[in-house]
Amino acid sequence: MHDIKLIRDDAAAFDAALARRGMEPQSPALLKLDVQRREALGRQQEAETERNALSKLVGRAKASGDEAEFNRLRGEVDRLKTVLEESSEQAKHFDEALNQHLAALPNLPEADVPMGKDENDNQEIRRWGEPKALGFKAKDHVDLGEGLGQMDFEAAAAMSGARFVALKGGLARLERALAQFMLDLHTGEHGYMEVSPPYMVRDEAMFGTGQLPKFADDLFRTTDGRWLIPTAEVPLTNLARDAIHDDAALPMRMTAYTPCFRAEAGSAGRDTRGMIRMHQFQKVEMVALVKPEDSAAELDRMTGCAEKVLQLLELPYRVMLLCNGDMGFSAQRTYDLEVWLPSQDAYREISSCSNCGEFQARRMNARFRKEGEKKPAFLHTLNGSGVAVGRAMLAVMENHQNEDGSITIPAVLRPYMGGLERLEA
RNA sequence: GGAGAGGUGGCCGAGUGGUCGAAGGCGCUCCCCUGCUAAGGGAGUGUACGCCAAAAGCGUACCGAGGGUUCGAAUCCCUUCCUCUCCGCCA
Repeated sequence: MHDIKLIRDDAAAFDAALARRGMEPQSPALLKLDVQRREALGRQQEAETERNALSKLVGRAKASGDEAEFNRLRGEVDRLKTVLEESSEQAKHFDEALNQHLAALPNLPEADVPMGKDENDNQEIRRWGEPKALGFKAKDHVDLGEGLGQMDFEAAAAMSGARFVALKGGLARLERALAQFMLDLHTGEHGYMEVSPPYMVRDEAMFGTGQLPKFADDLFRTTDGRWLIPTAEVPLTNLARDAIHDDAALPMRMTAYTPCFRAEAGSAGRDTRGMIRMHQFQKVEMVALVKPEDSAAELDRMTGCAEKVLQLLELPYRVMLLCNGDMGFSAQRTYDLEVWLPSQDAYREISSCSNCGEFQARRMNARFRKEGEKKPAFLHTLNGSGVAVGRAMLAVMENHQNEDGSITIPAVLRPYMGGLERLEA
């Protein structure tokens, strides 16, 4: 959510930044609404001032028992009513129109975010690890999982439809092991506090993080009007809503292991095979609330925390700086981690770490008070996958597969697997 | 799900139609006093928006949220959210 005052101050800069999102200039329409709103508000407040003054006189007349004066004043206030009603209705109308317009505008990309249309224009920042030469033709995780008898798409589809899977035995445990490992890493080494949040939230929460009002189609809705979270970013970030935080409490780092539910409305036909794109998947998420001056460094730190997961799992990956065209609605800067998938001979997204600046904080009114300063300021929010558990599992399967279809379990996961070193049929 | 009670400023807590942004207390800030500490005295202490180049200042709104009645609402009415108690149900 953008600050109309900043747009007022420098409309050209705002439009220029929006152009980097591929958008037409919005400031003319916004500023027009802003002027209309303020004019109406001025009229309303003037009328209210007058009404308040007169009402006091009415009260006095009544108290002193002056019936004639009482009735005369009453009539006068009565006449104000029309003006009041009209102007306040207009003020409300323009205010809502302005907010609606503002709420639909995405965050502005930082100045050095590369320009581009889609993921092909993202900029590679660095690589870690070498894709292993397997010496045989890599199987994909579906063949591996079904070969183990531990990954059942058919049974899941029968009860739930496409884009669901049932894991059994060793793979079910591997998923749990991955989650445990990631949580232990982030809470133990990276200073994140573990949170177990709600998986269903209200409209306001979805608005706060930016899923609403524009992206309802990507979400599942319950019959009583709540939404299933598409990521723990939503409940974790909303923990800060409607509050003024003590600046000593910042940075606040939180992590959660949750299911994520996505309607995948726009991705029909994409990634239909396997576990890459599911309606329901597990993810360990990181969220950080920081002071504005710390958010840039925090993004690097958070990205590093996600990288650490892949390094310890011995999974080759690369870090991409997303171009403007591939960035999410609320982000001002995003790094994606892409993990190597031998079966696809390609790197695929496994984590996405974003600095949202004060964009979300404004939407949910999450502020902090600086030591010694009177006025509360909006804090900055960041979120990142640390990492997607389902995709991590298939990356482990594919990268650590053996020719016989068994899977070598990375050393770091073995304590979580009862010491097991291999998954075998 | 049924029956009842509530939601007031950082906290506690008064206030059932007028001069209430809201008594009182606690906390906090500043000042005074006091040979340490403690006690005591005084002043101040919300947020948002608008007007203003800005500060000062002025205005408006805010007593969970939204709507209504009224010349005037923290106070009356409706809706809604949340909390608590009892009963029922339940992992």
